[in-house]
Amino acid sequence: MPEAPEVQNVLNYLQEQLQNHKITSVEISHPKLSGNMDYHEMEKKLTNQTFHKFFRHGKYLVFELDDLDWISHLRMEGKFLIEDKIPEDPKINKHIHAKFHLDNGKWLLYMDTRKFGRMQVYPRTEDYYSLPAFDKVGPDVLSDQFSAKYLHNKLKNRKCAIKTSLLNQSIVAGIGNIYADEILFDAGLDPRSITSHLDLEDCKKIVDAAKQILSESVKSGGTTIRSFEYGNHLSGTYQDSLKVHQKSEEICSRCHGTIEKVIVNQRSTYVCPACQIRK
DNA sequence: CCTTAGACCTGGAGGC
DNA sequence: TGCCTCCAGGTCTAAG
Repeated sequence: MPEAPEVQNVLNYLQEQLQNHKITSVEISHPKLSGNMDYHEMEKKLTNQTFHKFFRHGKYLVFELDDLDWISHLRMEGKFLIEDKIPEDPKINKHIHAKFHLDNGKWLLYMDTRKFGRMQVYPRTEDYYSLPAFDKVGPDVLSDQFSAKYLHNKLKNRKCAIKTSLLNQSIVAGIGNIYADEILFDAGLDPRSITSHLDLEDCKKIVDAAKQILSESVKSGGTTIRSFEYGNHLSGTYQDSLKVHQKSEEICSRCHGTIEKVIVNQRSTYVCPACQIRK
């Protein structure tokens, strides 16, 4: 489901609800949910652990517990809900794959229609970025490490489309299909441009656009499309600020050209060919 | 090392 | 109503 801004809003909500609360029991019902150990072992490890700190890295959530780091990736449709009671509606219930009972009597529920999401648990470390889960994950899009110089260096030898590079989490972590289109529109670059053709100036435009758009979206509560919500009725309004994504055949807000839908990297991609330069 | 096609899953929307 | 195809905020992998 979510990209960095939506994950950040999920994190903020969970921190507010869970900080200093203890997990009293755990039941995982989808064996594949636990990525780095048997799911019964993960149930055992998380039981009686208390939530202390909350971090986001790219699209990953990191929960620092007593002596564990718990990493969660929501992929396409993962959601955390906090409820007084477990929902009885079978249409909802069948997609709940983990239940965490809390010391305040509430339930933290993990729901995921498509079952793509994964969780990992590691012994706690002071530098969570050194965890194996982040071996192939680059700097966060909103961190100072993600600079024009850094990006240009990463891009100079690649010949795939620039959009494919922005979706590559080992280059920069946190950008997904919606914001990649919006960032490239703002930077005035066609998503199909050959990555290595971009110069340092282009990279500066991309980095500036990425930081500006994503931080604006964090403030707006993220993007909520196709009636997705990402928590307990958690939704954002950044969809009202989108300039190209899902706007094929509409008039470009910058040049009055027509926005087109094309396929890049097997993903739907929206572009104004009139004002986004193809390099 | 880089790139790309296919796999992993389910449900909603639209065509017939 | 039923069946079919396509589509979806993501990432692994296998193979070239």
